[in-house]
Amino acid sequence: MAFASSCWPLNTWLLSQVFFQCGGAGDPQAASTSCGRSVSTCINVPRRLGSAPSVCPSLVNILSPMMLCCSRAAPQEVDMDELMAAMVLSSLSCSPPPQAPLTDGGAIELSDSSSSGYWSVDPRSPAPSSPADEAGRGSATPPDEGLDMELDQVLFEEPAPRKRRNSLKAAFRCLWPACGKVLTSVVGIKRHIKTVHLCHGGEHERCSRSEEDFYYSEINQWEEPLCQSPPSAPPCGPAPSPSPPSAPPPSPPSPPISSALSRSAPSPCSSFWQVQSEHSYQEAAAFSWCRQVYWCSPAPAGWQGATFRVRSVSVGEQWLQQHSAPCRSVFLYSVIPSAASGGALTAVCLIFRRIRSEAKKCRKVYGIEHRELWCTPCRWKKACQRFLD
DNA sequence: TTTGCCGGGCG
DNA sequence: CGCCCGGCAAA
Repeated sequence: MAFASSCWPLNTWLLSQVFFQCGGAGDPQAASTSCGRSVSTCINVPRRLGSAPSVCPSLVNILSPMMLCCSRAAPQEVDMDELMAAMVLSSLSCSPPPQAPLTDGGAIELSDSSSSGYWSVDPRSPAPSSPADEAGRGSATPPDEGLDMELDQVLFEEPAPRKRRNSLKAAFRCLWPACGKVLTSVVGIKRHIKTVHLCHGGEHERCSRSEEDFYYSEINQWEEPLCQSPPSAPPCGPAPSPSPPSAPPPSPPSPPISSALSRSAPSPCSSFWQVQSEHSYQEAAAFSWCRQVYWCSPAPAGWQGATFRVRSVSVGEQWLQQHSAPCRSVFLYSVIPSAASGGALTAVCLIFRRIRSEAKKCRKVYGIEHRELWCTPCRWKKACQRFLD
């Protein structure tokens, strides 16, 4: 299980790397111009990632030919279908969203020190610090001396190699909801997370050694925030916390979100599940299943544009049938960096259709002649809310 | 063929 | 929004 849970963020990260290195889904020119990045033929894999046994072998198998493809073909020739398939297959083959607490064993090995190795987004992330801030923060900064920064911006962090360039000044941001504390040392951020969020008053039995690794993210203090929180977006739900609500995530409009999050979110921000309910009567059921791991960007005009593709994936549907509860109509977004959009996010959106329920519904129970006895959604030919399976 | 319900239209 | 229904897919 630890293996599976560790694969989840890594797979997403790997795929995002493939997308990015291949020029994303958009204009390959932009990959080297607007973003200032060159399209390389290799994938920067964090050292630990590259050598960790937690990298899903099947994913590597899938990605390898794709990488080769990227290296010899024009970016636009990359078969996005394969990417999509790989995305799904990777999650199927080795990394369902972990149900077990992330404190289990090897999962922690992913990001012990300086670099998390996968994407992380915090809607309340602070803006890049000003030069004055930089100056005021020395290398001798005590671990717990954090920076309180404005919390309404989102910083999108690129998965950087563990070895940072010298010009970068690394900092570490707490991804705990409504926290956003920024510390300049790994030890400090870990201690902050552990003491403030995880081991609240010692009541938390799961105060494991490395769980805090999932709650912080390395940042470059000069970098620009690349995505913004959506206008009405619930706050980033990075908390893959098996913990009781000692530090309850703030302000998601509906409490079930946070509880669901704390149960099963695979990683702070590696990928996320976003339920979109068309009707209000669906939302409760939707959230009962959905784990909204993070929100990164408003569904912008680009959602519908050419920078990503929307398709249904039957294999993913099968996975959902095996792993999910009643409400199974979801959008799975995976956010990747898009060179074509100047480094802004690109999203892969996988749409799964709600599978058929086993339970008898109003129509069957009451019969079509007693339609007035049906629940409202049944009458409207929507998903039955009375006889949930 | 029946059933469940998504997607979309209408007021 | 509330309501309805065409149409699709699974049973």
